[in-house]
Amino acid sequence: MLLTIDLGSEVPLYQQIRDRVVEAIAGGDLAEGSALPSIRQLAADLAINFHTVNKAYDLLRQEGIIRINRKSGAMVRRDPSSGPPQPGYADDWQARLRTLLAEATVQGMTADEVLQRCGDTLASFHTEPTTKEPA
Amino acid sequence: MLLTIDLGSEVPLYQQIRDRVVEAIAGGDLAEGSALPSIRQLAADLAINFHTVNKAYDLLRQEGIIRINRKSGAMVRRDPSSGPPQPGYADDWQARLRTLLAEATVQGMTADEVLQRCGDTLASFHTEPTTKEPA
DNA sequence: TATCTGTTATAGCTCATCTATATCAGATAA
DNA sequence: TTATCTGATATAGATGAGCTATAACAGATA
Repeated sequence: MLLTIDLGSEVPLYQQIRDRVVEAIAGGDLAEGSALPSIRQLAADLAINFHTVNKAYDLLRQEGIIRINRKSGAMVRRDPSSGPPQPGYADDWQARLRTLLAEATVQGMTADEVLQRCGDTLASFHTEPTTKEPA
Repeated sequence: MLLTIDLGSEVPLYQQIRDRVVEAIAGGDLAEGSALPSIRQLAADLAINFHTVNKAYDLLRQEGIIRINRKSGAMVRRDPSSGPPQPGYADDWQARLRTLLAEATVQGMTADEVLQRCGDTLASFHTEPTTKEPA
């Protein structure tokens, strides 16, 4: 299964799909230029309505992360960062980061510990696709 | 104004209040043990219904971040991390961190840049309350 | 012709969010 | 006592988000 969602989560299904795709791209499991499952196919695999998948794909398209072609389906954009940078995106992302880090701090996590987790997470993105280990 | 919200945001008002309080605590603007505005007072200041503020405070209470006393109102918990750690909280937080960092990575931010922002943000929490600069 | 793709429209259901009103108990101060 | 503050709770209604269901269309492909 390319993608797993949690029907019981408070996070909307289309948001979960979007998040999983973003993580798969960052982690190298979805290479740039590779094709995503068709809307109907993924909806069938996940046993949800295809409109929900369509909304997730449309969101990814708006974010400049994937391209959607009427005939060939959806594919990971080759260089998302080369697209038009959303105005105010960096500020928005920074604000969300601040909220998340503040939460960890209040819950008693030390700055070192938080930074360690950030580093570990980022390092996990540098791995090659799970097809083969780098020799 | 202790707290600012954005009526036009997609983020629910009660969530915004919760986030701003968490950030204020992490940043030292709300010291441990200090009192929060009363539900009705804050609602009046923000020009919203007091039920919305009540929901935000209740959420903060459930997270172990504040204490609410029927007579003395709400106050910042002295040591939130000493409370009962929510089962699975660390995993949940880690998952949200992973999503956020993956997003930045996909949008073209380098790992160094992301880590730099994390460090800067965490460092900003170490400042004293904005009353006075450290001599 | 048949089947796949994305796209669009409409409708309905459920639930979250927010507001509005009202009431209650308890503490505090004039 | 009277008035005013506090949080807590119940009910109701409006609005919109999220998800599903059904249908139809255009274009590509086999």
